Amino acid sequence: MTADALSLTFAALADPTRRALLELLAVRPMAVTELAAPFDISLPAVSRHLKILRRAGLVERSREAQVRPCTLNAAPLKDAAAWMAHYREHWEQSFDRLDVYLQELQARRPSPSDPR
Amino acid sequence: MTADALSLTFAALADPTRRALLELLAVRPMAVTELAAPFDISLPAVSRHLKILRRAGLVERSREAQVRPCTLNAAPLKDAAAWMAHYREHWEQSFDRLDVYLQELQARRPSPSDPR
DNA sequence: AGTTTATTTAACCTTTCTGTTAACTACGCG
DNA sequence: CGCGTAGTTAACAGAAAGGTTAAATAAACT
Repeated sequence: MTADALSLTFAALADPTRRALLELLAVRPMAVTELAAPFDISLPAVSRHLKILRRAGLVERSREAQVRPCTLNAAPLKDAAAWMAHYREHWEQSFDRLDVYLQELQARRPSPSDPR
Repeated sequence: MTADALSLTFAALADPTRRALLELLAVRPMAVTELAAPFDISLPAVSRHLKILRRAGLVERSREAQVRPCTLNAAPLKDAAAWMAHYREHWEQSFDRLDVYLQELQARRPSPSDPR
């Protein structure tokens, strides 16, 4: 609750049901009942997942008659993606990470009692 | 635990301490004690955060004398980034989402009892 | 006004998370 | 061998996650 936006975003994405809900909403806005249909869990459970997605700012709810259509707002994903992009160079070269590491070790070897 | 890789990755990222740990490891591999130093929490707490990062495959531990250096493995971030990239077009146009939505509503209006 | 439809809130349960301190393991060194 | 260093595991506690069913709310429709 006191969590930062990035934590809320990643936490929201850390559940397969919630990711699936976002995928549905990527197609078009949908009512809660409509969103819930493909899942085996109860409606209140879906309602709570949506609450977590709303807490992260990924879903917005409007009101139209008795239906509350949910809309995707992908904006928070932009920040999350930006955070991860920071590591792109790392995952692109992840195969030779170990080599690099071993080289560093050797480079540091000279000092025997190596003060930290 | 039975969770899929993507869920484990996002869950690992959903904590500021763990993200900070990854940022440290992006600089160079480090020992647990060294990693723990900047944080106010106890060493066992850091050890557990590292366990979660390892469970997600983001951190690997090797062994060197009594030290267990931790290494960043950014590979899982690649999959997570790929999942999010799916939404890039959405966040890039997130300002006019509402307009699009309202247009869709109007387009559907013709059918009055609109079978779902 | 009373019913139906859509959705949330309440109350409850179980599991997982996050942190703590204390005890244990593992290795290197004098 | 016994000690110090590095790190994990154990045991415990409180908060949050995720699910359930039952009750409440809100608007639309006779």
